[in-house]
Amino acid sequence: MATIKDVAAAAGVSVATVSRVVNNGPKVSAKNRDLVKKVMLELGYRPNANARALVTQTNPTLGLVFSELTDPFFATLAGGVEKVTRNNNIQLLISNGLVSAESEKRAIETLLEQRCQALVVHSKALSNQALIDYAEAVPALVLINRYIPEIAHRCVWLDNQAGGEAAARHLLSLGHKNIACITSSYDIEDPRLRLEGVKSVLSEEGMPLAEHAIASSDPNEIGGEIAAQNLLARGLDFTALIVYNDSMASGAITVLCDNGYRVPEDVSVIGFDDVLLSRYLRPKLTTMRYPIEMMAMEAAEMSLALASGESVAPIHKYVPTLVKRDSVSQPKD
Amino acid sequence: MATIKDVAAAAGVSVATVSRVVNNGPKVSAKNRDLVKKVMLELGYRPNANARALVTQTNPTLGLVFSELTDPFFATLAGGVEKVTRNNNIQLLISNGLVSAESEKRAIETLLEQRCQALVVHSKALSNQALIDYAEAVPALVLINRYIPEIAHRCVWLDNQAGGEAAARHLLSLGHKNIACITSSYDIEDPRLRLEGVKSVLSEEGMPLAEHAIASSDPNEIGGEIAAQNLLARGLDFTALIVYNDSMASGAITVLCDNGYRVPEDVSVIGFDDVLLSRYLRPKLTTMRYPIEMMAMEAAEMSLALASGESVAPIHKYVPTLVKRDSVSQPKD
DNA sequence: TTGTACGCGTTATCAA
DNA sequence: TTGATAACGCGTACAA
Repeated sequence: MATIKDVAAAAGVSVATVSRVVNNGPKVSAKNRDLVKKVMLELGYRPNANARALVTQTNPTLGLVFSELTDPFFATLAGGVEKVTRNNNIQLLISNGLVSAESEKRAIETLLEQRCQALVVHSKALSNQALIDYAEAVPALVLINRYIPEIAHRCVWLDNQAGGEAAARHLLSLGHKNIACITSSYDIEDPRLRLEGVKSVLSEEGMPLAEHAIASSDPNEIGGEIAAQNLLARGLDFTALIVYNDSMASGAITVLCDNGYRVPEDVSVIGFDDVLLSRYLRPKLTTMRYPIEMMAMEAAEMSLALASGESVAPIHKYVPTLVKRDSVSQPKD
Repeated sequence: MATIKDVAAAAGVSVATVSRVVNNGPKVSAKNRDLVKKVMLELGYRPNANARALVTQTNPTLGLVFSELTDPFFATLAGGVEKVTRNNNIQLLISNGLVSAESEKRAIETLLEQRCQALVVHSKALSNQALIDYAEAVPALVLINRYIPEIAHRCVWLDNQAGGEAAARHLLSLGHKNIACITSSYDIEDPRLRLEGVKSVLSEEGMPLAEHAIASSDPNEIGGEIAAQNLLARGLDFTALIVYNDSMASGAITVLCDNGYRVPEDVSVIGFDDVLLSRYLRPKLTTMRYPIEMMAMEAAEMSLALASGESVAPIHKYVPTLVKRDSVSQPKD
């Protein structure tokens, strides 16, 4: 591949002149500018980003670490980040953290070796302390979908507990008195907090959530089916179901319908996340909206701001909002 | 950030020794190896990938150009590519082509500037000729989801026409005689070829598809709704519907149900692509499977092989297969 | 307005 | 087994 020297030689000028043309430098004659541009085209010259990054000591690249690419969130999150990088003429580099702490660590390390100027990390597996250490070592590192008090200003997160509370309040306001829950069996914070929110509201209202009204399984459609079957098998009598996420809600609805329950006439179902899926389900799913794209954009912008030495706001908390669709109604009686 | 020189100085050895330790070089005493490793850890040293790429003249990176990140395909395709890059210890760099030829071009150019050793391109907007030119200039460039005869060996593509044919044959074999079609209004090859496949089979069987039995709209759920409404408004009498993709099929099913038609009892519906969605719909969607993840993996592997000078097979064609679920049955009478 | 020359961090070659 | 040192491609003082 042609280098700047080749272009200079072919055009009969110095590399400095070519460099000035490439970077729209100020002082170069119109004649030489045209000549150099012509030669660049002929030779198919493309500046070497690596050499450039080396000499300028900065790489116009934002690295994104994502815990699992198969997550339906990923596309939406990546899309949000990409909007920001495109507007800023920044490259987007993506590393997959899979599920393990070890590979999340490797993903971050390789991005660091690239000398990305900005870094957005969606970590599920790494410990708080490990992330705190990274945040201290890397000024432009921003965490998304995770809250660590010690580095709160570097976190863009969702108030999961408030989401759980809002879901419970919505059902209570419609008159539901028998509420069951389906949660994720994964040992991470999100399901705990969402459930905690539900529990606290129900307790406040004098109808605490019984442990046997809670079923847990994997956070996907199959898991939702299994959990719903377990609830039904317990002979539970509920008019409303709060589910950890939309995928599980989809599975739960299938099982409910298969067992002769109509949604929402017999059982109201409320999901969480508002992924694309929720609009395709029948009935359309009422759910708590997780504004992931907006959050991703903020995270990317924050990271870029930090990279250029600006300071950022201390708090970047988002609150889930209720999206009313067709899977929730008043209880029959 | 600490450089190799810093490490060398702190350890009291030469940069060459440090370099050997970093790259697991053969000839370095155990004593020095341990010492250097210790110092690297203390200083938080990370090799600079840019400098390395510069001197080795190769960047262990695969670039992926995708036409639109919001496409439900993107996550699956990216996941496939990522599996391959991870197995090969290669970085994944992603650029968004949006929809325009201009920005697809820019996306490719920036990836080329990074000196990616491999390149997988999903282009919808660029002309055949532009892609042929790129393919000639860049030996490791592979096209996915597009077929250009002149560079067939660089293309990983789906036989859309065969898919249309298979869908039509399936319905015919069940006894359907009144078949309607919903297609995409986008001016690209895929919808044309899929429809062509359907038409050719129906013609062969002596029941050519009438133009007024075809409705077109945007290739998403709303477009599916609109197209289905138009078909119904024409007072058409059909027992089966072949739809361009699963999203449109979802919209079409909604409209059919809203108008009192049962799926599949009154109208059978067959989709295309087998995206995640199709398993969540009720009834579960019968569809033509587009093995995008497998194709993405092959494209990535091909690109890597080309990058290391290996030759690849001349043909990389995939054929859609029928996935029988619950949205298709025999006609009533 | 143009050109020369140095340095960015690393690998690799050659001597020691 | 080690260490000097010359590239790699580019940007940029500094000199002309």
